Amino acid sequence: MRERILTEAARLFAHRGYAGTTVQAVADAVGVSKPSVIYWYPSKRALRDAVVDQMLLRWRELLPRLLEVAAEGEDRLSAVLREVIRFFAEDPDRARLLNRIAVDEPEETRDRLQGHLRPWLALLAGYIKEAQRAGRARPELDADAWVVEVVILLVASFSTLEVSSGVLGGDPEAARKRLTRSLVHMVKHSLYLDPHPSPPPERA
Amino acid sequence: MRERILTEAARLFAHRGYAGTTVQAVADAVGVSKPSVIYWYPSKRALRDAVVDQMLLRWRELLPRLLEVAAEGEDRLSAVLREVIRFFAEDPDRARLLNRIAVDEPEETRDRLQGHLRPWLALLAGYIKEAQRAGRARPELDADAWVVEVVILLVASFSTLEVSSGVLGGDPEAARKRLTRSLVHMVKHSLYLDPHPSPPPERA
DNA sequence: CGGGCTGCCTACCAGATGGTAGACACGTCG
DNA sequence: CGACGTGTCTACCATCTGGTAGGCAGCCCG
Repeated sequence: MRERILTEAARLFAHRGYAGTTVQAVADAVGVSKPSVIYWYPSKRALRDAVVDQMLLRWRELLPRLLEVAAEGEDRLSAVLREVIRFFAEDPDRARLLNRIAVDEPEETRDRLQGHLRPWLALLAGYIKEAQRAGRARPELDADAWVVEVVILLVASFSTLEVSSGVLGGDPEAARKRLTRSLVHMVKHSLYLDPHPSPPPERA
Repeated sequence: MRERILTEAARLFAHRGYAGTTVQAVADAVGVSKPSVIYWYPSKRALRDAVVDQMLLRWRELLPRLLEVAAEGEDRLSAVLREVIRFFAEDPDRARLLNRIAVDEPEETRDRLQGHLRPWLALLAGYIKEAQRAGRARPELDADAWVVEVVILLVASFSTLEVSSGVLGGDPEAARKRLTRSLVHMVKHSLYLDPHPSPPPERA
């Protein structure tokens, strides 16, 4: 029950925001009465915190896999990027939630993300600097700032998928693919020097 | 008075969202009573619509200048990018508002943005395709999808400036500059082929 | 002067909101 | 069986919400 409430609350908070979601709405979504929700989570705020915690927990669960893929091949950054894209694509509500807490409560988000993201930013930035020394990555790149911008792009892309694919037009599924491909394109080509053009040319 | 209400409402909606902002809060911010707000804007929803309209109007005002800078030099896209960045940097609440309406009301936003953005996306995509034919832009680039991703990146970057500059650490003002520079870096290097590296190399 | 319009106010309202109290059903265990 | 803990419910509450009614000051214009 706790879990079902958490799931529905996550969906609602992601789509309508914290202030835009009533406890009653969560209860209805679960098919239960309002006091039952409050029985499991003593307040709306506590429920929100649990939702955010769960999302960050899912993120933490991803980290070992990231370390794994980062350890293997030559193209560490691409592998990491693929996994992170999978993380958000698998459930875009994660991106929506992140986007929402970032704009709703910037200070809390800043502090929490520093804890959750800092080591990872440092690690990735390290890879980048290494690639820069090896002459594979663009030398003038500000590694730390670039990683932050990439995270922003990822979160924002997936949290506005409906809108952007709609604006792009055509079949929504196809539009999503084009957008994701462009996202990857932006990330890779802003990071690597040209000698490594792996993606096959496609009609624009 | 109408204007003062609109200004404060824009600020509050941008920072706390529509559902998270009460009419009373707007009234307090202006230093006036709640019914006075409702006198000028018959409902909260009407106020929101006016705020959004005003933001899109500001955007429309920017367009002639964009056409102007796009008409002149060789590097049209960079000039346009610079102006759009200025637009959001000058008042990040515009980006915040855009971000919010995109996640709060995706369908409305999709429709409105199609009206407001479509011609511009087409124009920019046209420039890009031209640059692709001239061999300056990456040939495999999906011009339309790329432009959409760039818009997403711009809006998201400026709507989460506090968080991202905080995560990056150091002097906030300096962090902002680094982020903006990285943003420009991402856009340019994902668009243009390398033979045209105009920006001076900087330490990363 | 005096009527009316404008723009702001206080007082108020119905409904929704987060949250509480307490009853009740049900399974468990002595 | 009967006490008890658990989890859900209905009924309720104080507060807040968007919005309305109506009064009133000031200004314009005859």
